[in-house]
Amino acid sequence: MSDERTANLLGALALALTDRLVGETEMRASHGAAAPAALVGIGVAPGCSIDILARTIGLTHSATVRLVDRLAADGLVERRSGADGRAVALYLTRRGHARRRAILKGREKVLAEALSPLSADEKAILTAQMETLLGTFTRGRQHADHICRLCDEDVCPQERCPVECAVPKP
Amino acid sequence: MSDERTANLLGALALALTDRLVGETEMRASHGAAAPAALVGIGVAPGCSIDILARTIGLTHSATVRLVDRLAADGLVERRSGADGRAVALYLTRRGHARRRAILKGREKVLAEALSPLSADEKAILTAQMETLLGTFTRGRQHADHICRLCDEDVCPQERCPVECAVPKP
DNA sequence: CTTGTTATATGCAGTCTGCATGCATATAAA
DNA sequence: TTTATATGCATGCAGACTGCATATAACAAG
Repeated sequence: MSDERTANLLGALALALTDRLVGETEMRASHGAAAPAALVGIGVAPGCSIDILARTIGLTHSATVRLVDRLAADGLVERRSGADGRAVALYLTRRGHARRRAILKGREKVLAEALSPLSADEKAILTAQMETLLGTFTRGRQHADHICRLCDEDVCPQERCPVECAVPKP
Repeated sequence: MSDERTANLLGALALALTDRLVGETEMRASHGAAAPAALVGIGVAPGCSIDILARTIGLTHSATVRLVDRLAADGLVERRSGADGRAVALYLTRRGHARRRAILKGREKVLAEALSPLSADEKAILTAQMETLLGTFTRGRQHADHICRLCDEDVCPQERCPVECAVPKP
């Protein structure tokens, strides 16, 4: 019973926070909620293919093609030819990089504000608990990338990321 | 710096959790992410108007009219005439109630699973922290309803809800 | 009764998405 | 080398959901 209330609060918190994050990031990229994830993702893995990007942002291949079309039209993303003659290599333009930084900064602002009522000690406790929760979440390589699709990798390096570390190594 | 990593983890957790919650609830109602919120909301406030519902689920009035059209076509929601000759009074049908319970149950399952790696003591600590965070989130009456749009009110009564309690009383 | 407000409903257009398909390139087998 | 299969990108098409502008009906006030 008490557990159910805890669950309820977690659900409300996740929803409220995501509402704000989506609003904040979508505002800076337009073209839907997947657009900011695409800009962040291409920034993390420059030269990636549309296929890889599609799996990270959670769209179908064709939807990702259209999204890249729009981002390219906005001058944020560039298609270059990759090593493989089929695959496209995606890169951020200068403006794309700036937009990506703005997205991450906006996200960080929302999250920092949400955490502001906690003391440093409380934040440390919360961090440990979140690491525990996230550690059991990951279903695999692609799922991990999907979960972290809006993360700032500079702040949370892969080797310490509970989501990444939960992926079974081959 | 450590704070930023905490923020990053919170963002990833909120995103991952919301992905699952949206998937779980949307699956049981179709017609988009707002549909489950509508069913839950009408269940909490039977006889409410489309206008009230629109504010709770976060759509425009017209979008809510269409959504109610679709839910009514599915036999989940009923339009009745209210005290005011203009306003419509919305009610769940028998099937609507069942669907609502299924949505809440699915949501609870996802959240309970997410919380399962924590001990009872840890859950108590997390609960207190979430109460603190949610208490500073609310921007007003409508915003509170919006945050709690998928909550199970039976489990988390209004008088103990940190979101509701943060609303300034008139 | 006239005017203004509130609430619902609808025409229209726009955005984003997925499915099915076409086309080019790469890889493996014969 | 030729043939068959797989991979990756792109596009036609249709569908779902949304918002804006607007129309209609009901209430409220003078």
